[in-house]
Amino acid sequence: MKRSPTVADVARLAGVSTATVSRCLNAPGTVRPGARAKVDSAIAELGYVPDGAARALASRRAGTIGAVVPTLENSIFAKGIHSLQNRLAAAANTLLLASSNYSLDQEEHEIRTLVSRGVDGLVLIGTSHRAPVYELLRRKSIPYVNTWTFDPRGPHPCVGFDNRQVAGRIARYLLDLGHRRIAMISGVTLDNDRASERVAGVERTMSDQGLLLQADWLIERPYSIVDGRTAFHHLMSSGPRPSAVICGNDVLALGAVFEAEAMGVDVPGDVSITGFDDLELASHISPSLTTARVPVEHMGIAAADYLISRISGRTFPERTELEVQLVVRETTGRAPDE
Amino acid sequence: MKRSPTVADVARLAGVSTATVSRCLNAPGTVRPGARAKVDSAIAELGYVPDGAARALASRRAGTIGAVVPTLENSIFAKGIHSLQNRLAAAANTLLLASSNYSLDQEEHEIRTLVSRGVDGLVLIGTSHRAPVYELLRRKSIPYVNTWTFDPRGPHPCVGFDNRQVAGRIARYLLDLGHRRIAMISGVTLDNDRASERVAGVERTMSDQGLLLQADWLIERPYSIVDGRTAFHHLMSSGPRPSAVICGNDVLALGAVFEAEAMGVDVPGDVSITGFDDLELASHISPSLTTARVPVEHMGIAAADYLISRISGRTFPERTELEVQLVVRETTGRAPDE
DNA sequence: CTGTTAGCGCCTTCAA
DNA sequence: TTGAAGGCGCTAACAG
Repeated sequence: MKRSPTVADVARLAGVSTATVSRCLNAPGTVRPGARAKVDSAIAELGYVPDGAARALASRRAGTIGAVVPTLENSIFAKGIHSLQNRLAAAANTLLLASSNYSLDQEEHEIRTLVSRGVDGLVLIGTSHRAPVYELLRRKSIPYVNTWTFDPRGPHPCVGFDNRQVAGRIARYLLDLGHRRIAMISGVTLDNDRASERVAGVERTMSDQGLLLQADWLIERPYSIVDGRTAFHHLMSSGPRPSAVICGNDVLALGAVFEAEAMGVDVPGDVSITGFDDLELASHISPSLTTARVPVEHMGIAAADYLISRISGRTFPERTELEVQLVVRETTGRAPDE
Repeated sequence: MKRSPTVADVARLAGVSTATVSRCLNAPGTVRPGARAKVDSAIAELGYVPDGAARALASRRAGTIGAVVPTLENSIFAKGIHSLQNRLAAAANTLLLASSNYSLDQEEHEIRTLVSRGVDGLVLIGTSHRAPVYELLRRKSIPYVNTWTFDPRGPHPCVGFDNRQVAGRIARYLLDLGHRRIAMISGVTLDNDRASERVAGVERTMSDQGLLLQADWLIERPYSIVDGRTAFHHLMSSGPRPSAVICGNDVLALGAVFEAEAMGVDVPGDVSITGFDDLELASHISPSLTTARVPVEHMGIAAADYLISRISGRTFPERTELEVQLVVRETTGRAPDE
């Protein structure tokens, strides 16, 4: 196993000092073209690749940004990550990705790992993070940004939208269609601010109309198709049926729509169903899904821009609110007459 | 911005040398319990977090594994990555993830970035990688493994299955159902060995029966639902219709099934449709999708085990073949009588 | 079991 | 514009 070439090897071959080689790599403009050419060809000849660890150690900048998402298996996160990564790559930053499986414990662990790997910044999802995490980031002065959330009064930088308000809009839309018997299949709200805010938004909007989201019509389930199916099945087979079911995200809603089909329940004739996210699939299933379009691409871009700005000492708004659009498709309709 | 504590700070506070602190971190067993306790409490008191860059530089091990996938938006890759990550984490390795958008150029770029970030090993997808990439990995002695492929005679370590053979089995299954007019919606085969092997498998199996996969019944499209739809639409609306459509993966197949529904084409009465991957969704759509179940979890585990073994100097089979199961569901049936 | 002492490969003042 | 030289924080011999 031969030793990889180092700056010293390149310098020797090019007949310059290691400092000049380093400058060619990091600030080519400050090196005379002739010298630069010699260095470049030496690099090519040796197949030199800079050592990131040494570079990070000496410069105190790793050129990596970390992100911790709840899961990669929901493609809505994958999409956001994709956009984040593209924007970061444009600024010569690499993305370090980890997932927490919706567990704060695991999230803390992943964040500690990322921090010790030396990330220059961190993208998180939601606002519910362990206090020690925030403390660690503060102590190490590592910029971070919470996404999928917008909290104008919170202490943390964020890029996203107001989950409560958007969920409220969905509820209001159904109320306007005449629905009164509204149920909700929520994601697990424990340690999940997005999920609990969405429930709160629905409850608030309903109570403004003097309506109550009954306890047995509020079902909490992990975000999976199967769980959406079983929850929907339960709602439709025990006691009086709701005329509308609000789902915490599109995955649950997909499950609900599939189960309706399997049960022979007509959507939206018998029951309206709504999602949250707007997956690509939402527009293709039949009936196509009414949902809220989360601006994941924008969110990725804005999060990247925030961190890049902070890292390079530039200023950037601490809080960015993104617009969420209600996409009305075929799973919703007027409430059936009583 | 206060300086982060270093081993020296911990050593001072604990009244030991930096070497002992280092040992507590890396080989606790070799330190006397008393000393270890003092070091541990010093670490806690200072909130010390090891510097990964320095560690990597000094030990020549970064504790990170890189992976480059074509896309994160197809959840089948996300699932595999998830399994890979879990296995790696169990061995105290972090995953560095990048995506190539099905472009070898971009893949090469991402791999170079990962290598310069100092990954200890690399997980790739398929066998089609640029020669300079293989050359770089060889020169730097970085272990790597190709996944989603099994090539017993190739020069590269691999974990996966024989795409050609599995596609052949799908074709044979349709032939056995009496289908003769078989079309295929393939992924883009350029630079994609999985896609082209699958086409080859179908062609081979058909030609063994004296049948030909006609050029106008072989459509290449990017892996997306919309492309699956348009391709299927085209197949069903120009000239004689096929009685079966083999899709290069589940995403394309989903598109085909959705479009069939939209066009009023009965599946499998008028036409049978098959996928490849077995996404969670495949079993939930209606009719549910006949497909080949790619063992992504096993693949992630085996890939992790291979790299971990290689990195720690242990031996591990260079080639692992995984079983792929044909999952027969509702989108396939006997060929209609002519 | 523990301390001393060199580096790991690169960047970054500081002078020239 | 360039070179010399001292670390960055940690690990890994090597003594003790």
